[in-house]
Amino acid sequence: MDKYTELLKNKNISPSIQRVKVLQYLDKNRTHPTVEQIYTGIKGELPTLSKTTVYNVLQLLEEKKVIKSISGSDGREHYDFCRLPHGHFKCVKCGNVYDVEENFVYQGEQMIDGHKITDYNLVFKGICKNCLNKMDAKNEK
Amino acid sequence: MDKYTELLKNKNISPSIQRVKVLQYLDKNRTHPTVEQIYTGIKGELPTLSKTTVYNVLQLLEEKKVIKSISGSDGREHYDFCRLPHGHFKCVKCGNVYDVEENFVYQGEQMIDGHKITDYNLVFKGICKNCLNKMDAKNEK
DNA sequence: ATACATAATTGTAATTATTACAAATTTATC
DNA sequence: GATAAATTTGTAATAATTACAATTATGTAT
Repeated sequence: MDKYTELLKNKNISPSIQRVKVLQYLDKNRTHPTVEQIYTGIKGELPTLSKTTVYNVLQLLEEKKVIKSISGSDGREHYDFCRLPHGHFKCVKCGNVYDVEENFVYQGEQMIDGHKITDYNLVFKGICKNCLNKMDAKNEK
Repeated sequence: MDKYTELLKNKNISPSIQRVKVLQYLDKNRTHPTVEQIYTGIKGELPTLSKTTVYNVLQLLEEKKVIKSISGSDGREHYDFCRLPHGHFKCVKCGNVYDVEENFVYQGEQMIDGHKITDYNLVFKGICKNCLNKMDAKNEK
């Protein structure tokens, strides 16, 4: 049983050939492809494939958190294998830092101001759960 | 001369009434509005307004870095006043941290894992310009 | 002020991504 | 193997965006 079939089964998704192929394509092409690209990319191996199926599969895989949709500024949706957790949250009250599951995918340049980007991280600031609770407790006295 | 007229002039954009109104709308409505929302939002004050004009103005303002377009996962573009710089870059070689002008706008939840988000920051990692240069110099010897 | 050139706006039509939906096919279950 | 459920398919509808030509407004020189 191949890797993708297994992944789908683990997520309680019946591993149809279409689903497996879409998933495989997204794993092998980590370039944030569009629906069109995915469709033409696997149409050769699955000649009966319908574009509607690609839409259906992508929607399902996103619901089940197997993939992530990211919106380009080009009027098309792009898709990517899930990479998470990828965020941190720092509380401005107590200073604690928490890992958060923000499955955000950076879509911008690979170079910025001449620096070569190899990784990134979204850092949030605010008031953490615990401090919020304490503040509520105070207000209710 | 109002604030928006001034801002446009500073950017060398002739301050037509349509441009001023779009800009004003985006300043007063920091909710990442869509073209549709902007259009209906100012149509009352500018009855002759065309939707094409809204598209034109938004494209121009984005080119001139006055606003930022952000793509929701809902098939529509959203627009926002520019807020930058909002990123940092940390070099994995020398450890230096640089401010970078990444005018990314976070579009996700305002709460995450029960924590209240009030600010955010995109942090990049990689190899900085200086270290890249040094590495090149070495390779060319 | 008037005539002219340039820039901006407008409205319509075309394009493109996405969704809705019903029919056909496949898969699972008894 | 028969039946029901799930999945895929193709077509048609919807909605956002773009292309483009015509109109309107603005600026400049005489």
